[in-house]
Amino acid sequence: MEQYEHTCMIRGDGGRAIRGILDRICDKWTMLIVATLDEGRMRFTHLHQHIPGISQRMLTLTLRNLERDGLVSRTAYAEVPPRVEYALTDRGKSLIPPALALARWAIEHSNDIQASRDTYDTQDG
Amino acid sequence: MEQYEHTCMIRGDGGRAIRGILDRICDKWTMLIVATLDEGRMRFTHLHQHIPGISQRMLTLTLRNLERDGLVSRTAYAEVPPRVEYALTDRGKSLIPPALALARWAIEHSNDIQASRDTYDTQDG
DNA sequence: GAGGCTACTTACGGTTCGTAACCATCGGGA
DNA sequence: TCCCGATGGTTACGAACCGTAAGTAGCCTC
Repeated sequence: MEQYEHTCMIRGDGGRAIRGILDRICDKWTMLIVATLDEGRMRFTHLHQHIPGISQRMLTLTLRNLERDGLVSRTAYAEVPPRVEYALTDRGKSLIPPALALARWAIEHSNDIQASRDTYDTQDG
Repeated sequence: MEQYEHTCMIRGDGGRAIRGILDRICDKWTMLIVATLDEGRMRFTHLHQHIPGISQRMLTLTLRNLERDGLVSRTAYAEVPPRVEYALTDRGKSLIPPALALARWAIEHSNDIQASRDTYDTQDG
């Protein structure tokens, strides 16, 4: 129970604060953007090309949220054509180890999970 | 780039497999359910009471997905009133360390992130 | 025989997401 | 002069997802 107090129910707000953070961190694209930016500062188009499946819209929205949370910095250069660079802040970099831990878990268990899904889906539906 | 290959772009499917796993793990409730079940096997109602804010509907749906992925086992007893117990499988337990790492990060940075959000929101909107 | 316990399921309205198209700016070429 | 392309978005719209609240099934108690 003690560990759990530190992960979910912390400090009597019913875990609302923590859930607010986890909801943002654990959405569809945040992890991938953070992991990609770990390589260094990057332009919008470069991010778009390197994160398979993301749309411009979701890239924009997720980057804005990351900027709002102080995890990513946005630098716009007054050039033509425009240039905007994104980079992890120190706080953003501190997210990398736990994010990678989770990603590694996903990779390690990806085959087994897929197999479980297939079994589950073919049983009856 | 090498680390990234192992987190996002792995094995030429454009990262689709990994994203499929991460999308499921990183949804709104999965982490909290897994963290809660770390305490031991639990009944539906107990889970419902201990995860602040979750609805019966989302608890049912998320548990079903966890079962499908082989992370949670479901045991129904033919009693009246009905009794259904959920527990982490070994695979589910293996998710605990990375999940806790992420939760700890969220807790450590929760205040700073909230402050950043407030600043961002009051700047102009 | 009305109501409660448990574990769901369903209906429905609102939010979020994905796709695709559009926009603004400026330089360069015809 | 006019159109094109590059870049970094924004907008429109239909589909998918989520939360709220109510309903369901079986048996027990009052």
